[in-house]
Amino acid sequence: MAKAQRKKASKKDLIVQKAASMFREKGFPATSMRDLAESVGIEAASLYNHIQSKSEILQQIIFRISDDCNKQLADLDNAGLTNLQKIESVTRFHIQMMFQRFEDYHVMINEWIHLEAQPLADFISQRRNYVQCMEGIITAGIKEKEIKPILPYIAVLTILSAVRGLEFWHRSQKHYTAEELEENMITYLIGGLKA
Amino acid sequence: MAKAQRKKASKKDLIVQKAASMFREKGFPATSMRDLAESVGIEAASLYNHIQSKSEILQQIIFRISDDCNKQLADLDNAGLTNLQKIESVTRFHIQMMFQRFEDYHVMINEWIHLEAQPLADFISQRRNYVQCMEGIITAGIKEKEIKPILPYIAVLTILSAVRGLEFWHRSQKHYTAEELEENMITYLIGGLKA
DNA sequence: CCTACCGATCGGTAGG
DNA sequence: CCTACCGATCGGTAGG
Repeated sequence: MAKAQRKKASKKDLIVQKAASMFREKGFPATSMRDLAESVGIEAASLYNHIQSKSEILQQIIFRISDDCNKQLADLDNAGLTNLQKIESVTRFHIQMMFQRFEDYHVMINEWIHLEAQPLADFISQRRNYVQCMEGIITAGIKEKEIKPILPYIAVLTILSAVRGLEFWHRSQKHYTAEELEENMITYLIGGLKA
Repeated sequence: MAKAQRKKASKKDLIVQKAASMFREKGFPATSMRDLAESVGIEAASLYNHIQSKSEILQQIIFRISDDCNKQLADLDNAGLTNLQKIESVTRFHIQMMFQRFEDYHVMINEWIHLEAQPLADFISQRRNYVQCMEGIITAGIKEKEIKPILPYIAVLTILSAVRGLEFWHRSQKHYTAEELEENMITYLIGGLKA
């Protein structure tokens, strides 16, 4: 019984993982359940023994990584870091998510519009909170003269979207190592914030 | 006859404009020709008197703005600017495209994957050239000590994707003016490059 | 620019 | 997990 459940769970995991890969490659609406079934190696109808609907898969992909991002940000409260160090930590976290969980991160960032009404509203509100929390850190950093005066909103948008550029590295020739790219982006983004 | 042609051209323009708006909002695959026809005010079948196919519309939207970006970059050659000034000029251009031609710019950046094989290959190769050209300017700027040493590839990716962050400003509450955002982003991105 | 319609494909269900 | 199939919708065409 325990074994059967483990098997079932891992088949569902496989489906979600393949889905993330296909949603990233072709986008959510352009990926059919038949395509997905084929890449898993079963018939389309059989998918529904493991998942409830196409959009449930999208939700799972997006919220499991979005939750991790929120957790990392929340954990900074008690870490005893300066404001600038906190921003660096968040930035590194996003860069590493982009490298280590490329498919999931990409789907979250590019396919969230296709969430259904309620999860969509949840996601948007989570993200607004996330941005506001980062803005708060930057505002505090400016007040304490760790960070040079800049519109906090712009700093946050710039950092969070800059990371998306690394997607092209992932696609194309990999001339550079992940560490090299991370350090250079940190130098640029965090160096540009220092007071 | 001239008048009839003008009329016909402007109807096609209307279709393409409405399409850009809907592709931005819902994505290319999730936008149906029936949706588009309704927003134009005609039947779906009637669209085909003005356009050849759904994907032709996408091509038009993407390449007319992509061409303008390439033109701006090419025009910098004879402008007598320093390398850093050239990068600033490119960055400002993208920020302004984001504000002034929001729908088109957004579609280019987010929906290019849905181009058909040949136009897709053309777009990818254009973009690779664009990135390499910017890398060349930054490399030259580093050599001449205008720009601080940083991986040029990372600088280009960071600048080009940072601009995408402004999309959220466009969506949500508009607490700031376009000028304010542009100047702050330039301060951050170009200030962070100065040697 | 419309009515009428095509074949293909979609997400998903029934029943075993 | 499969076969068989549902109603809905897709991009696009014929013919006027």
